[in-house]
Parts: sequence; structure tokens; C-alpha cells
Amino acid sequence: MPRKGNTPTRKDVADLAGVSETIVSYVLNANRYVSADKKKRVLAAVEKLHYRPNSIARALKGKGNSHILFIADNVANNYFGRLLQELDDVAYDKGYLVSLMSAKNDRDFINRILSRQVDAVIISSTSLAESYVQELVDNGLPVVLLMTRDYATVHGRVARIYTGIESGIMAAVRLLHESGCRNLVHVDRVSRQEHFSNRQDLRFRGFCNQMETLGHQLSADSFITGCHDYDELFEAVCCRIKSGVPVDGFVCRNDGLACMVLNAVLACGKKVPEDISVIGFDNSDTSRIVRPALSTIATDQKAIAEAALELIEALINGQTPGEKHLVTRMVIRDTTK
Amino acid sequence: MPRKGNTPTRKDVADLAGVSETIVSYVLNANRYVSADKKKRVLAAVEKLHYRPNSIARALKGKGNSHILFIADNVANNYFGRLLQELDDVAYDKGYLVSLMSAKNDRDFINRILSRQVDAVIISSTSLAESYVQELVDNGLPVVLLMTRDYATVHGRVARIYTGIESGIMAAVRLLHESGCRNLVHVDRVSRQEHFSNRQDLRFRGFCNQMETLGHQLSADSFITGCHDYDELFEAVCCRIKSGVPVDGFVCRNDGLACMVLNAVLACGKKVPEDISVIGFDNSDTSRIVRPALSTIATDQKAIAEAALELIEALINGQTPGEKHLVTRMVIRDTTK
DNA sequence: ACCGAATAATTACACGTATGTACACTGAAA
DNA sequence: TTTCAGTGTACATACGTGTAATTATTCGGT
Repeated sequence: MPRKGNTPTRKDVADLAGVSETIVSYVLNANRYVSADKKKRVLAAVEKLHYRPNSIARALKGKGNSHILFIADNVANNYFGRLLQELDDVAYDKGYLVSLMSAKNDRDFINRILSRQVDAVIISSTSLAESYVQELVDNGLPVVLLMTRDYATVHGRVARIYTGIESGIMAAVRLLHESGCRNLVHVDRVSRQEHFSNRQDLRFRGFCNQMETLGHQLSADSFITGCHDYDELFEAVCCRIKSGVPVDGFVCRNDGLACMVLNAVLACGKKVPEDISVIGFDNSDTSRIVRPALSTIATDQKAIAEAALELIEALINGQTPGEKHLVTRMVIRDTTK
Repeated sequence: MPRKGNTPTRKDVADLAGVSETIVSYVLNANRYVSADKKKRVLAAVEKLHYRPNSIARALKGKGNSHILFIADNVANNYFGRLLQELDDVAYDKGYLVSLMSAKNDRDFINRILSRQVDAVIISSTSLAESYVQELVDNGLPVVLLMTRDYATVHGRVARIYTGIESGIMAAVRLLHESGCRNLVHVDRVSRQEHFSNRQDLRFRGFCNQMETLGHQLSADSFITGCHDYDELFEAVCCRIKSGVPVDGFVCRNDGLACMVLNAVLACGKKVPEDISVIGFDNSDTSRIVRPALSTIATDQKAIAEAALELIEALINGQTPGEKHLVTRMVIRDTTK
């Protein structure tokens, strides 16, 4: 039982097998002629020593690291957590390691990414500045953008995945409209102005566009934003209901918000979905468990993960950056008619 | 806008600053005498070229690569997601990168970890075989165990964090006992026998020990296990309630299960908490949102993350492996008296 | 028997970094 | 002048790997 891990190197294998180091390398990379006899001996030695090529050294030689970086806002969020889990599953099967960084808007953040020599970056963040994304791209790093917002200014070798959130929210608006709702309110945690000037956020944009298409007037009363905790949102919703301005449906940025809204609506003595419909986004565990069970829009995290890896491998192989368009699925439960 | 990222190397900096590569290295590592003049020129060149030392090359030289691997069962689970988020926060501040792997029980899993040259591994998994953990330890890799179960057979240079789940579940049992409950049921997803012979799982052990200490008889009726989806569990709980065998409290492995139990209990026409108390574990978002709001046991993920990094740095510095004992916090809401 | 081909194995170098060792210069004490 | 400590710089090597260039071996064919 070695106290300090003396990981065997290629040399150890070569010595044990009685061949040169190069032969070992050729056997393992299977890219040159090597006699059956030696090949067998090398493989035996590899097995015996539990030899595994040092991925660091291999990466230094420029063969790639099989290392993907995932940038998100907050993996404690169920949406990102599930996505990360799927990413890990898919990536593992293809030999990749997935690392994580929460988006931060300082130069050092970008420098640290670049110094890590990862093979690709997947960005699913609404808060990482576009100029920083651009810098990653400009440095030749394969980037896959999960389009949660517009990323209009980012150009170059970038692959994009449209996860369907824009069409998803539009479908939600249509659903509520068709079930008779005429006074919808969009609920978000942060204020719109806080991050984006106009409709860069795809959910927000989808909501607005679909509302306008259906001939609904948008006003300040069509939005509840800027609430940072449960109580604040609860109050805001109650306020809105009691204000007299009619409301018969809430379209929420995610299931967590939707559940809070649901509680507030019920606390105001309204019937769901008879008086007021509520629809969430994400199909999180919570949406299934809460009573009444929450109607919601489900994204397919596994499909997203698979698409991301496909795009990454294409980028690494030098192909022109691709695009994937995925679809969401309506999950109708008990908070919509 | 360079198409292929031509990352500047130390040589580029040296050339621009008109010094040797060694000087650059000394300036950046601040471990040798270097004249103020040259130091200034080097720093200017670094700034101008946006030079960042290649962490891969640095790692190859054996300086460590500030890379931590987190092994969990499923980060889609809110508990792990929050922990991972906190880990990332703490690690980022200290210059570490956090990677993720879902526990798998095959040899290749271990080989891949070892070949990655990470500086340390944090394991929070109930399903990774102890022999594999042992192998990591034997190979000199600093390992921090989040004690969700016993890990009795693992020896060597391993640091341990007791997150307080055992004492937490004991406190929960005492709480229910003191509020008058005399017929508690423990709810888990997997059957006990499936993974561990006897009481290796700390929550399970805590429940059993505290029950016995309080003089409660344990029997098959004291457990609901082996339910793999919502409906199955729902049925099992209803069955148990209608069986006639008395029950006045459910102690659940996590909040998700607790919420399902809660739904079933209410569906059976029982009052919560008057007739039956329910308590969860994790203080997940769901527990706050569901109605009635779920009483639960909260672990402090941030404290766990900080403890983990402290232990890791101690291990890396060659100190003898440490131990941390953390505590949980009771969060009393509306499902307990 | 000899000579290209084809195959098999080896040598030598490169990736970007850290650092032990050696060397050069300065100024001051001997 | 010599010696030496202190300060500043450079060279050379090593980390473990991949692979081009090189040399050695085999082999079929005249």
C-alpha cells in the first residue's frame, strides 16, 4: 500500500514489457504498426500496473483534454442541476470530464477559463456579459451557447442551442388564451430593466410577442418583477389581485415562482384554475408534488445535453458551428383549464 | 480577431519584456530576487498580452492544478445541487476549479479519476463502493468523505466531515416523540437491504438508535421502503394508514419523499399535524413552498463546503487528515406540532 | 545473392512550465 | 589586490506524453 501515490508512467510499462516507450504509446493510440507479440506484452503490462495515461501530459501535447466547462448562474437551481446531471452522463460516456463555474463578470473569470485549457465551454447563463463570451470565442475556444437570451452581439465560431423556451412560453400563452384567459401577468424575479434593455431574454420576448400577436395590450400591470424573496412576491401577487385590475392567469419564469404565486392566489380566496390559471416552467420536482399539481412547460435536459456534446465534437473537429432547435413539452396538470 | 487561439506563452512575455523566460517565471511566482526595473517590464508585458500561465503545464511540473473533483450520486437532487454551488463559490475564491462525476461502480471510473491528476476528491455518495474509495486513498489522492454512511472499512489518509445527519434525524425523532407521537414510520426510497447490511446509512441508523433509546419497538411496520416512484409511495402510505396499525408520524429521508407522504396523508383524510406529523430532511426549496409548509432538518451546505476546502488544504499540506463535526438545524413549520 | 519495399522498433524532440545549479556583477571588508 | 556575501540573471533539465524522422529488420522477387 503505497503511501504516496507513485502512479506508473509509460516508462514503467515499457520496462515491464521489455519494449521502448514509443511502442507503448503506439499500442495505446493504435495508430502505427506494432507486432502482435509486443502488443500483447504491452497490454499485459498496462493491465498489471493499472497504467492510465496521464491526461495532463497528454493535454499539454495538444491532444485535447476531454474536458468541458459548464457555466451557469446557479446549479442549486433545479433546472441547471438536472441539466448538469444529464451533461455529466452524456459526457462521461464519451470520455469527457465536466467542470463547473458560476458566471461572474470580472476579467479574472475569463482569464481563469482560458488558462485552464478546457476543450469547450457550454454557457447557460443569463448574466455573463456578452463581451466576455466574445472573448472566449476570439481566443479559439469552442463555445456552445444555450440560448436563454439573445446573445445578438456574439459572432464567430459559436454553436447555438435553442432549447425551445421562446416557443414554449408562447405555447403557454396560447394555451391560457384558448382556455379563455384575457388578462395574463408575467412573473419574474428580477426586473426586466435590470439586465436587458429590450427583449433579449427569450422567455420575456416570447411572452410579449405572443401577447401582442393575440391582440392583448401590454402594460405595467402585465408584469410582476423585482421580487427577491417569497414574502415580497406573495405580497405583490395579493396586491395585484386585490387592486381591481383584472387578472385571470399567471405565466411564470419558473416553477418555483409559480408555486409561490399559486400559494398567494389561493390565499386570496381565488379558485385555481377556475378563477385564475397558473403555469410554470421547467417541470421541476416541485411542480409534480405541489397541490394543486402545477401545469408547466418541460424542457428535455437530456436532449439538450446530447445536442451540446454533438455540437462540441463538431466544433472540435473543425466543422462550422452548428445550431440545434429543440422543443418543449406542455405538461398540463391541475392549475390550467 | 485570431481564428485559432494563439495563446501567448511565457516566451512571448519574455521577448516583449526583453528578459529571459526564467525572469518571467520568477516574477510571477515571486520566489526569487528580480530587479524592480525588470519586474515592472514583465508585468507590463503580461498585462499587454493577457498572459496567463498554462495551468496544464504547471500541473505537469507537479505544482498541483488547483482542481477538485466532486463525486455525488445525482446533482439534480437539490441537496447536492446546493452543496455543489457552495463548493464552487468557496473553491473559486481559493483559485480551485470544481469538476463533477456521478458515482459509478466500475473499475474504469476509478482509473479515470486517477488519470485526471486532480488535487483532491470530495465524495458525497452512498453508492460508491468502499473498496474504490480505498483505492483512491491508497494512490495518495487526498480524499474528503462526507459521511452520509459509515465508510467503516476505509483507512488511511482520509478526512471526514460529519454533516450532522445522524444527530439531526435523532433530534427529529425526539421532537416528534416529545410532541406525543408514539408510532413513527421511517420512509426511504430504496430498501435498506438493497445497499447496506446493517445501519451503515447514518440517517437510518440515527432513526433506529433514537427509537430504541426512547423505548419504541421497531418492526416491519416502522418502515416504508422500496418505492421508486410517486404513485407507488402514495399507495404504500395510504395502505399503511388504512391498515389499522397505528401511525402518528412520518420521518422521511428527504423533503421530496416527505411531500409525497404529506399528499398521501392528506388524501387519506388525516389532519396534519394534529393526527399525523410529517418531517423531511434537507430544507429544500420545495419544503418552503408546499402547503402546509414542511417541517424539516436543514444542513448548512456552506459550512460543509468551507469545511471540505479547509480539510483539503490541510491534506495537501501534508497534515494528518482532519475531522469536522457540523450540526443541523431544525426548521419547524406546519407539519409538526 | 542482392535490392528496394514494407514493416517494426527506436531515437530525438516538442508541448509550457518550475527550479537546482551555475554564473556574473556589485560593493565592501580583509 | 583579493575575498566574500549578496543580488540578479541565465542555462539546463525534468514533468509524461505524442509523433516526425530515423534506423533496423524482414521479405518477396529478380
